[in-house]
Amino acid sequence: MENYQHIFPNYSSSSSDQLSLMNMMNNKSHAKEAELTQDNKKSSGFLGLMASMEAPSSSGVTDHTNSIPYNSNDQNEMKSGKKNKGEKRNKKPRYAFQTRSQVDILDDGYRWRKYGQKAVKNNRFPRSYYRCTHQGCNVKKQVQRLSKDEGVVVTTYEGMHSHPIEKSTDNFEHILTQMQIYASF
DNA sequence: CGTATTTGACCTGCGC
DNA sequence: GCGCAGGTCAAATACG
Repeated sequence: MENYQHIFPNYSSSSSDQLSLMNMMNNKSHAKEAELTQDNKKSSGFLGLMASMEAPSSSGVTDHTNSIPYNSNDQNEMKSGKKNKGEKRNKKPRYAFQTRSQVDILDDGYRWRKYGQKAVKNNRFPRSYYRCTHQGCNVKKQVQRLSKDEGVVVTTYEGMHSHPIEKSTDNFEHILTQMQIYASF
């Protein structure tokens, strides 16, 4: 299962991808796809991006400055205690990418450890749960394939990395940087 | 042998 | 209250 590799490399040839990402955030389902897919073979091509960040129900002065919006100590607690009972916590910002890809594993340069897989309703394909293996980094992501058309993979990121990227996967790093910028709105 | 993945069990929120 | 669906844990297993 390692026949994935150049998913993003050829995608990076469009020098204005960061701009495209911005546009997608404001108005997805734009013509960006054409611009990106014109030079892709079948590997990749962004279809859309949706960011859902809800402010925690506390005061308006939330913590979406630049740091990790949801943190980190609940994870430890469930180790010692049990699971964190009834913690809905606040809603963490999540960012969903829709990518046209034949493989589920979209290597964004970080190292992920898979910690779960569940079948989702109305979807023939399972959803995979990954967590960033970096110490202290609680970023999660889940990868899901649409049953509507199996060529589309939805990758949902949760949280932000507070450490440098491990691999230099072209400039997808820049996109993530853009995500962080927009996350601090 | 250390690290990553698999997979069933378990937990929680939500709708009925 | 019950059942379902989604999310996570952790032991077993696979893999380098």
